[in-house]
Amino acid sequence: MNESVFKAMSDATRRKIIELLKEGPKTAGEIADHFTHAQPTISRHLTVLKHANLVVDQREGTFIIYRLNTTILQEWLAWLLEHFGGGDSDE
Amino acid sequence: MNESVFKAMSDATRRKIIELLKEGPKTAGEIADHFTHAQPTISRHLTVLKHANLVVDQREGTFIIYRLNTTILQEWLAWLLEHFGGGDSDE
DNA sequence: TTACTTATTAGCCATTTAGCTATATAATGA
DNA sequence: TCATTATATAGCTAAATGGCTAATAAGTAA
Repeated sequence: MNESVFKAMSDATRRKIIELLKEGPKTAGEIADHFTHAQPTISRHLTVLKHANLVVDQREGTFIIYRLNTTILQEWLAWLLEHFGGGDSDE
Repeated sequence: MNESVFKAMSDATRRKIIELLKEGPKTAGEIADHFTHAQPTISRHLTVLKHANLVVDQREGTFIIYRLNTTILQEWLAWLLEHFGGGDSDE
Protein backbone atom coordinates (compact mmCIF):
# COMPACT_ATOMS: atom_id res chain seq x y z
CA MET A 1 0.00 0.00 0.00
CA ASN A 2 1.25 3.43 -0.93
CA GLU A 3 2.72 5.35 1.97
CA SER A 4 1.34 8.60 0.57
CA VAL A 5 -2.21 7.40 1.22
CA PHE A 6 -1.42 6.88 4.90
CA LYS A 7 0.21 10.28 5.16
CA ALA A 8 -2.72 11.89 3.37
CA MET A 9 -5.25 10.24 5.65
CA SER A 10 -3.36 11.10 8.84
CA ASP A 11 -4.52 14.71 8.79
CA ALA A 12 -7.94 15.63 10.17
CA THR A 13 -8.58 18.39 7.64
CA ARG A 14 -7.87 16.07 4.73
CA ARG A 15 -10.08 13.36 6.19
CA LYS A 16 -12.89 15.89 6.42
CA ILE A 17 -12.32 16.82 2.77
CA ILE A 18 -12.65 13.16 1.87
CA GLU A 19 -15.90 12.98 3.80
CA LEU A 20 -17.19 16.05 1.97
CA LEU A 21 -16.31 14.54 -1.37
CA LYS A 22 -18.15 11.37 -0.47
CA GLU A 23 -21.32 13.45 -0.87
CA GLY A 24 -20.30 14.25 -4.41
CA PRO A 25 -17.88 16.37 -6.46
CA LYS A 26 -17.19 19.90 -5.25
CA THR A 27 -15.18 22.88 -6.41
CA ALA A 28 -12.07 23.93 -4.51
CA GLY A 29 -13.96 26.94 -3.22
CA GLU A 30 -16.91 24.92 -1.98
CA ILE A 31 -14.52 22.68 -0.13
CA ALA A 32 -12.63 25.64 1.36
CA ASP A 33 -15.92 27.12 2.60
CA HIS A 34 -16.25 24.27 5.07
CA PHE A 35 -13.10 25.28 6.90
CA THR A 36 -11.75 28.28 8.74
CA HIS A 37 -8.33 27.85 7.16
CA ALA A 38 -7.14 30.22 4.47
CA GLN A 39 -8.05 29.10 0.99
CA PRO A 40 -4.44 28.39 -0.13
CA THR A 41 -4.08 26.13 2.87
CA ILE A 42 -6.98 24.02 1.64
CA SER A 43 -5.55 24.11 -1.85
CA ARG A 44 -2.39 22.56 -0.52
CA HIS A 45 -4.31 19.85 1.30
CA LEU A 46 -6.04 19.09 -1.99
CA THR A 47 -2.66 18.77 -3.65
CA VAL A 48 -1.60 16.24 -1.03
CA LEU A 49 -4.76 14.23 -1.63
CA LYS A 50 -4.17 14.46 -5.37
CA HIS A 51 -0.62 13.16 -5.06
CA ALA A 52 -1.95 10.24 -3.06
CA ASN A 53 -4.38 9.73 -5.92
CA LEU A 54 -7.28 9.90 -3.47
CA VAL A 55 -8.93 12.67 -5.46
CA VAL A 56 -8.91 13.79 -9.07
CA ASP A 57 -9.47 17.30 -10.34
CA GLN A 58 -10.95 18.66 -13.52
CA ARG A 59 -11.13 22.23 -14.66
CA GLU A 60 -14.58 23.56 -15.53
CA GLY A 61 -14.23 27.14 -16.63
CA THR A 62 -12.69 29.10 -13.79
CA PHE A 63 -13.66 26.38 -11.35
CA ILE A 64 -11.72 23.28 -10.53
CA ILE A 65 -13.88 20.38 -9.56
CA TYR A 66 -12.57 17.76 -7.19
CA ARG A 67 -14.00 14.30 -6.93
CA LEU A 68 -13.14 11.32 -4.82
CA ASN A 69 -11.19 8.44 -6.30
CA THR A 70 -13.23 5.81 -4.55
CA THR A 71 -11.06 3.01 -5.91
CA ILE A 72 -7.98 4.12 -4.00
CA LEU A 73 -9.95 4.74 -0.83
CA GLN A 74 -11.51 1.31 -0.97
CA GLU A 75 -8.22 -0.38 -1.77
CA TRP A 76 -6.76 1.33 1.25
CA LEU A 77 -9.56 0.12 3.51
CA ALA A 78 -9.24 -3.38 2.11
CA TRP A 79 -5.50 -3.34 2.76
CA LEU A 80 -6.06 -2.21 6.33
CA LEU A 81 -8.60 -4.92 7.01
CA GLU A 82 -6.35 -7.52 5.50
CA HIS A 83 -3.37 -6.50 7.61
CA PHE A 84 -4.95 -5.35 10.84
CA GLY A 85 -8.50 -6.62 10.86
CA GLY A 86 -9.66 -9.81 12.51
CA GLY A 87 -6.90 -12.28 13.26
CA ASP A 88 -6.66 -11.58 16.98
CA SER A 89 -4.15 -14.15 18.23
CA ASP A 90 -6.72 -15.41 20.74
CA GLU A 91 -9.77 -15.39 18.52
CA MET B 1 -11.59 8.91 16.69
CA ASN B 2 -8.37 9.89 18.40
CA GLU B 3 -5.99 11.76 16.16
CA SER B 4 -3.02 10.08 17.83
CA VAL B 5 -4.10 6.73 16.39
CA PHE B 6 -3.98 8.13 12.87
CA LYS B 7 -0.59 9.68 13.47
CA ALA B 8 0.68 6.43 14.97
CA MET B 9 -0.57 4.37 12.05
CA SER B 10 0.83 6.74 9.43
CA ASP B 11 4.38 5.47 9.88
CA ALA B 12 5.52 2.30 8.11
CA THR B 13 7.80 1.16 10.93
CA ARG B 14 5.01 1.44 13.48
CA ARG B 15 2.59 -0.41 11.22
CA LYS B 16 5.11 -3.20 10.96
CA ILE B 17 5.40 -3.28 14.75
CA ILE B 18 1.64 -3.64 14.93
CA GLU B 19 1.79 -6.51 12.48
CA LEU B 20 4.49 -8.19 14.56
CA LEU B 21 2.41 -7.85 17.70
CA LYS B 22 -0.56 -9.40 15.96
CA GLU B 23 1.42 -12.66 16.16
CA GLY B 24 1.58 -12.27 19.91
CA PRO B 25 3.33 -10.31 22.68
CA LYS B 26 7.01 -9.53 22.24
CA THR B 27 9.75 -7.86 24.23
CA ALA B 28 11.11 -4.51 23.10
CA GLY B 29 14.31 -6.26 22.05
CA GLU B 30 12.53 -8.87 19.97
CA ILE B 31 10.67 -6.13 18.21
CA ALA B 32 13.84 -4.11 17.61
CA ASP B 33 15.52 -7.20 16.11
CA HIS B 34 13.14 -7.02 13.16
CA PHE B 35 14.49 -3.64 12.11
CA THR B 36 17.76 -2.09 11.08
CA HIS B 37 17.05 1.03 13.12
CA ALA B 38 18.92 1.71 16.34
CA GLN B 39 17.26 0.36 19.46
CA PRO B 40 16.32 3.78 20.90
CA THR B 41 14.61 4.59 17.64
CA ILE B 42 12.33 1.58 18.02
CA SER B 43 11.82 2.41 21.67
CA ARG B 44 10.50 5.79 20.63
CA HIS B 45 8.15 4.26 18.09
CA LEU B 46 6.83 2.02 20.85
CA THR B 47 6.23 5.10 22.98
CA VAL B 48 4.20 6.65 20.18
CA LEU B 49 2.11 3.49 19.88
CA LYS B 50 1.69 3.44 23.66
CA HIS B 51 0.46 7.03 23.75
CA ALA B 52 -2.07 6.15 21.07
CA ASN B 53 -3.07 3.29 23.35
CA LEU B 54 -2.49 0.85 20.49
CA VAL B 55 -0.11 -1.21 22.62
CA VAL B 56 0.35 -1.81 26.31
CA ASP B 57 3.57 -2.70 28.06
CA GLN B 58 4.35 -4.74 31.09
CA ARG B 59 7.66 -5.22 32.79
CA GLU B 60 8.82 -8.80 33.28
CA GLY B 61 12.17 -8.76 35.07
CA THR B 62 14.60 -6.83 32.90
CA PHE B 63 12.35 -7.27 29.89
CA ILE B 64 9.44 -5.14 28.89
CA ILE B 65 6.74 -7.00 27.07
CA TYR B 66 4.58 -5.23 24.56
CA ARG B 67 1.22 -6.48 23.45
CA LEU B 68 -1.34 -5.19 21.03
CA ASN B 69 -4.44 -3.42 22.32
CA THR B 70 -6.73 -5.06 19.81
CA THR B 71 -9.70 -3.05 21.02
CA ILE B 72 -8.26 0.26 19.89
CA LEU B 73 -7.11 -1.16 16.59
CA GLN B 74 -10.53 -2.62 15.87
CA GLU B 75 -12.31 0.54 16.93
CA TRP B 76 -10.10 2.44 14.54
CA LEU B 77 -10.92 0.10 11.67
CA ALA B 78 -14.61 0.29 12.49
CA TRP B 79 -14.45 4.07 12.50
CA LEU B 80 -12.72 4.09 9.13
CA LEU B 81 -15.28 1.77 7.58
CA GLU B 82 -18.10 3.83 8.99
CA HIS B 83 -16.72 7.09 7.63
CA PHE B 84 -15.06 6.04 4.42
CA GLY B 85 -16.33 2.59 3.57
CA GLY B 86 -19.20 1.86 1.17
CA GLY B 87 -21.46 4.82 0.49
CA ASP B 88 -20.11 5.63 -2.95
CA SER B 89 -22.40 8.41 -4.16
CA ASP B 90 -23.17 6.36 -7.29
CA GLU B 91 -23.52 2.96 -5.71
C1' DT C 1 -6.96 44.78 -23.48
C1' DT C 2 -8.69 45.29 -18.88
C1' DA C 3 -11.14 43.76 -14.96
C1' DC C 4 -12.92 40.16 -12.25
C1' DT C 5 -13.19 35.53 -10.34
C1' DT C 6 -11.25 31.13 -9.05
C1' DA C 7 -7.63 28.73 -7.71
C1' DT C 8 -2.63 27.54 -7.48
C1' DT C 9 2.21 28.46 -6.48
C1' DA C 10 5.99 30.81 -4.02
C1' DG C 11 8.17 32.00 -0.03
C1' DC C 12 8.34 32.32 4.77
C1' DC C 13 7.95 30.56 9.65
C1' DA C 14 7.04 27.52 13.68
C1' DT C 15 6.27 22.93 15.00
C1' DT C 16 6.65 18.08 14.59
C1' DT C 17 8.96 14.01 13.23
C1' DA C 18 12.31 10.46 12.86
C1' DG C 19 16.73 9.33 13.07
C1' DC C 20 21.19 9.14 15.68
C1' DT C 21 24.68 8.73 19.88
C1' DA C 22 25.37 9.11 24.64
C1' DT C 23 23.54 8.60 29.08
C1' DA C 24 20.43 6.96 32.61
C1' DT C 25 17.39 3.60 34.82
C1' DA C 26 15.81 -0.93 36.41
C1' DA C 27 16.39 -5.66 37.39
C1' DT C 28 19.34 -9.59 38.16
C1' DG C 29 23.17 -12.25 39.75
C1' DA C 30 27.95 -12.84 41.42
C1' DT D 1 28.49 -3.65 46.04
C1' DC D 2 29.67 -4.23 41.13
C1' DA D 3 28.87 -5.90 36.55
C1' DT D 4 25.74 -7.14 33.10
C1' DT D 5 21.58 -7.00 30.47
C1' DA D 6 17.44 -4.74 28.75
C1' DT D 7 15.30 -0.72 27.86
C1' DA D 8 14.18 4.16 28.17
C1' DT D 9 15.39 9.08 28.13
C1' DA D 10 18.09 13.23 26.84
C1' DG D 11 19.78 16.01 23.55
C1' DC D 12 20.93 16.90 19.01
C1' DT D 13 20.08 17.39 13.78
C1' DA D 14 17.81 17.30 9.27
C1' DA D 15 13.68 16.95 6.99
C1' DA D 16 8.76 17.19 6.65
C1' DT D 17 4.40 19.41 7.83
C1' DG D 18 0.92 22.84 8.09
C1' DG D 19 -0.22 27.37 8.56
C1' DC D 20 -0.02 32.19 6.65
C1' DT D 21 0.31 36.29 3.07
C1' DA D 22 1.61 37.82 -1.43
C1' DA D 23 2.02 36.86 -6.08
C1' DT D 24 0.79 34.30 -10.23
C1' DA D 25 -2.06 31.79 -13.57
C1' DA D 26 -6.26 30.62 -16.12
C1' DG D 27 -10.72 31.52 -17.67
C1' DT D 28 -14.66 34.72 -18.79
C1' DA D 29 -16.72 38.77 -20.17
C1' DA D 30 -16.97 43.77 -20.96
